[in-house]
Amino acid sequence: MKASKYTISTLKETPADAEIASHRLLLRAGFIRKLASGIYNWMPVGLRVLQKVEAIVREEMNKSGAQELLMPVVQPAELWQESGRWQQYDEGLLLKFTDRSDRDFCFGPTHEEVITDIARNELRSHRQLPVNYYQIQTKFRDETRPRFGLLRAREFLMKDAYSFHIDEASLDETYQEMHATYCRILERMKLEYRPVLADTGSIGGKASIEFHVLADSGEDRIAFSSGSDYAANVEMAQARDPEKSRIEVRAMATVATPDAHTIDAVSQLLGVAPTETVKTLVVKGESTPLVALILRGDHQLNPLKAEKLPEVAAPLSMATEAEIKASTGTLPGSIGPVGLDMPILVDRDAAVLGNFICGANQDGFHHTNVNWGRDASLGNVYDLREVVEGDLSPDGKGVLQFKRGIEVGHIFKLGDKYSKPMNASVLDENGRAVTMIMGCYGLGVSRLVAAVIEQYHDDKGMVWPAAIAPFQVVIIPVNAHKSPNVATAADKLYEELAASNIDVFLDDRDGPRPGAKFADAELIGFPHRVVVGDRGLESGIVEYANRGTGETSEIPIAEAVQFLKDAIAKALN
RNA sequence: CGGGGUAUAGCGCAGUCUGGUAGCGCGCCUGCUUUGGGAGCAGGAUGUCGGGAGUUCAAAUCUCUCUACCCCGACCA
Repeated sequence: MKASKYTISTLKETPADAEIASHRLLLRAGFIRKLASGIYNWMPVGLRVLQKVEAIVREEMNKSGAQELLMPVVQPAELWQESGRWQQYDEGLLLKFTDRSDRDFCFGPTHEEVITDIARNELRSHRQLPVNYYQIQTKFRDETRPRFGLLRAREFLMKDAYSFHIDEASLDETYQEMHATYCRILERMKLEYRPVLADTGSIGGKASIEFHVLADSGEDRIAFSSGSDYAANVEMAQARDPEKSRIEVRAMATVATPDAHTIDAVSQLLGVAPTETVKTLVVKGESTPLVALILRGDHQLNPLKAEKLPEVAAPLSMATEAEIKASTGTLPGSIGPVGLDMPILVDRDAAVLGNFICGANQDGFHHTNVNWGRDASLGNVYDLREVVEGDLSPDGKGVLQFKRGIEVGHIFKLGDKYSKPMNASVLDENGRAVTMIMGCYGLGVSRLVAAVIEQYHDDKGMVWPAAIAPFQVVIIPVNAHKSPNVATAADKLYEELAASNIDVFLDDRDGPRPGAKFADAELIGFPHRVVVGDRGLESGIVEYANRGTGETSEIPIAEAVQFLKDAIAKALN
């Protein structure tokens, strides 16, 4: 490609609303342009990268045995009503509209409904299973707050795959295969990533693993063990089940704690560490009565964990002051498990405490030396709390540390969540209809482009890994006006590289001076740069520079093609 | 959806308080000079000052209203 016939629309100044590196650089380098909030145009250079990512994803998916198909962006409401998600997403990310006959439609935020419809129509026999269908398709999710450019866009490109199985064992196999496929894709893009245990969210289902690209700008926090491969989204992460220590049980007492309504205030007043206290949170589920959640004083409740308990129906909310007063006779800040008249759910770490301090269910008083069993019945013990850095890993190997990550992929075992309500079944070997079980596997293709930039950039611009660079080589002729040989030599090199099927870009623009071309080349992030100038040409050499390592060297022009072929091949490994 | 903010040339911004000829830098176009790290000089083009309504002799500026966009939070694959 020649710059004189190509739209290079780099910006010297950063658009005001770009906050993170990938967004800033994508705009500055002219890869994308915003059309509306969370909606972007892909400009020619940017599209090249997107398509390279797409190609890698497609290649690895095909290798895994998945079949590519393509489903529509626009989907009829009926399917969503069948699965129940038309109502569930009423105020959410589903963008709905009607056609000229007033029929309801939506833009697909995901395609479980459509693929299940395909499967129930096309798949008849267990002999056809397992199958794994995938597509690379535009999705639209009407995010409440799109931000960070491609990282959280409303319209984005996604690879989504859906597998159908006769039994759990078969699902396991494909699930593992997808796990391995995602690892290969991310490795080919040279990304530092981690598969982490995750919540299944609104897609629903059983097991799920998220693939996170590590980056400080990531919106998710992941916890991982310093001594094993345990890694989980912080919202899901567990610490090791604590062991009960043997202590000498002391006599319970009641102490006045006027005006001390927080753990900090109480522990300061009594001169103890927050770890020797417990806090009592009164919560209610959507349709369940009040329950008390007991945590160690220094721990925070993880509402996602609490919502999954049989005693609490999601969504969970804190009881109001009035409700607490009516039920316990006291106010938040003085509640405790001793003599409390409601179901008590105790976090594992609070359950192993002895001689602890808690509210006395009387305003301005706390109990000390409280012990489970003797003073308060223990109730059901669960893992209720948010993990913190330094917690023991659940496997006991190492401690938990946190990092930030960008979620680029997510694989789920869906079970029959969609196939059952939509009646997708096949005949088994006994001729009986059985509901198929499903897996689904998403990978954010456009988000990956941004994620790569988050990991591969410097103060001058993007630094593309070879596998997805928009072009491999940029040739910059310098002083072509002084010496016609420069243009000729640059052109010849360009033709030779192009003839060898190398993605080469010749910056033959008349206007910009060399400095501007160098700056553009670094901003766009071509892995290899060759400068052809009159000075070097006199002695038959050109200058090579590597964007990634910063190394430069002088090479005889006669050897340039071979040199570049070698350099590119080396970078692609 | 709650709170806050912004909207003036392609991009970054001033001008708004105190109403009176629409500006600056970068970019763009033409010409000359220049040419190894974002050139210099000269000339030039580009604006319904986000939309609508109102007040006024006069509105980018004051009032009302609508819209878009951004930030924090809630939510979210």
